[in-house]
Order: sequence, then structure tokens, then C-alpha cells
Amino acid sequence: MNNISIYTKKLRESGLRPTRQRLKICEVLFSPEKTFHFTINDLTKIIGDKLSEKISLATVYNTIHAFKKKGYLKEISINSDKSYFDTNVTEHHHFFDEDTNELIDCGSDDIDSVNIKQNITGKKIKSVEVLIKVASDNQNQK
Amino acid sequence: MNNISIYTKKLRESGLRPTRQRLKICEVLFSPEKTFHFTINDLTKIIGDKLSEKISLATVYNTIHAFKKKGYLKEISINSDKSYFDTNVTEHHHFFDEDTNELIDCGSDDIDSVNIKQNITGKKIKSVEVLIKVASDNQNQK
DNA sequence: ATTTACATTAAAACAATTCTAAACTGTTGA
DNA sequence: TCAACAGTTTAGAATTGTTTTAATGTAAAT
Repeated sequence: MNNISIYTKKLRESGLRPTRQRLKICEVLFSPEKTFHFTINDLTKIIGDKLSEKISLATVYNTIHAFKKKGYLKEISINSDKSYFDTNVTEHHHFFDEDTNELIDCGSDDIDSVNIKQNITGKKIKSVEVLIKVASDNQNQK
Repeated sequence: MNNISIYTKKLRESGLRPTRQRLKICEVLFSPEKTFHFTINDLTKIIGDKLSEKISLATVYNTIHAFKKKGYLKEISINSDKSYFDTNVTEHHHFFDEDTNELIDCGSDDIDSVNIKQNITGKKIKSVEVLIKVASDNQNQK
């Protein structure tokens, strides 16, 4: 199965037709070897710069949201002016570097798995995320 | 030491003069028995409703930020359009109810403490936050 | 081919937050 | 007492990220 048909499948499964614009978005998101973190802004920039393709913001937003809903992307919880997304959708945690605003994956060696002993009655746990904020030693807490 | 002088002290320590408006904000934040979570919007509403005092948004924002910087308030990392704050500044974690958008403190009985085995080189850990997203059983992941 | 449903787009709308500039307040010190 | 000044408050404007709108375009199905 080549890349295009993989992208097409992902799009269809997310309830979207595989259009030229959306396939470009897929290429940026899913062709790299390594998973990565991005903001909508980053993504739009990459598409514009690397692919010299101009896709309207609205299309980017709704495609990303469809992927997120389907589970092909994860949104990372950080209090920030913008939303961060992750192409790594497996269960893992993050460091957030306050000096650089960079998000870094926690390896499985970095942290013991979190044990939740008691949950809210009648609710199901949807996700457990640990966010470790770090900064240079001489820096004030943000 | 009465409340007003406690508030005055907190303000001064945060680098702010104790003005009438700021003391009102303190009253809302620090007089309740129980700690609580709020957004700027909530807070402005409480001040307007309960105290029938109109304080401009700019004043609310800069006072909250000064308290946060000083450590009298914590900001909670949730991806959302707004920022959530917590008057409980002790180390603790949260449940986030996706059905109601409600933030609930984790008790110390609810979760084992998180053990970070390896940190980013040259960085200091500023905070560790666990966010457990929950929803009714029959609900899709957000 | 024609119809129909979905897509794309630029632009407008929107919401949270920050900035600005002018008016105000309180303190200090002549 | 009063002038000067540093810090405050405020309404409104500006900014930023995101969503909606409405017009136009495109692809799939009959």
C-alpha cells in the first residue's frame, strides 16, 4: 500500500474526502519517520514553505479536527495561547521546556506509569496525561 | 491578623499596591474556606454579581498574573479556549470532566505520586501535573 | 450530463487576552 | 498645603487564535 492510499484511507475514515489539499496535509503529518508536535501555525508554515502550496486556514483547521476526533492526532494539554498537536497517538507523557516553548516526548524510561487508585463515580477515564514543566535552573517559574 | 491585612501583605509581596479593586479580588479569591478553580471570566462575574463592583478586565488580568507569578495562584494546563486557575497552590492533580467541563481536585488517595526517573539535561523541574480526563461511559473521547 | 453533496476559500465574526492612552489616586517632600 | 510623581484604573482599541459564513468550485452518483 503506497502513501497516497494510506492517506486516502485515513481521510475517508475521518469522514473526509481525499482532496489535493488534504493529501498535502497528510504528507506533512504522516510521511516523516519520527512523530512530532506542532501548532496549526507551524503546520500552515510547513505547507507553505516546503510544499509551496497555499491552503486556507479553514481547511487546515477542519482537517486537523477531523483527524483528532478520529484519533489520528492527539491534542496536548498545555496552557498556552495556541493548541499543540502530536502525531504520536500512543499513550505517553511530555516535558514542556518553558525556555523555548518546546514540547518533548517522555520516554518510557523517564517516568513510572501513573497509578490512579480512585476515579470519579460513574465516569470513565478517557486519558491520563502528565506534563512536566522544566526550565533552566536560574529561571523563574512561569 | 485580619483578612484585609493578609490581603495587603499578599498584594505587596506580589509587587502591587493594595487598592480597593485589588482587595475585592482578594476577597473573592482568598476568603472562601475551600480552594476553587476559576477562569478570568468566572472571577469577573463573581465580582460583578456578589460584590456588585465593576472592575475592568485589565485590572483583573494583571492582578491574577501577579499572584500567579508570586505563587499565590496556580494555572492549570488544560487545552481549552480559556485559562483555568486554582487557589489551591499545593502539589496536587486534577480530574477534568469532559461532560461538564468541570475541574476536580485529585485527593492524595486518588493517585500515587508520580515518579520521574529521568529529566532533560540542564533543566530543572518546575512542576508536574497529571490531568485525568473523564467522561460518561457512553461518551466519545473528546 | 446533470444533480447533489461535500470542499475550498477569503473574509468576516468571534472570544480571550493584552495593550494603550488618558484620567485618577495616593504618597512624598518642599 | 500643594505640587510632583510613580503607580493605578479604565474604556476602548488592538492582537491573536480559532470558527463561521457565504459564495464559488469540484467530485461522485445517478
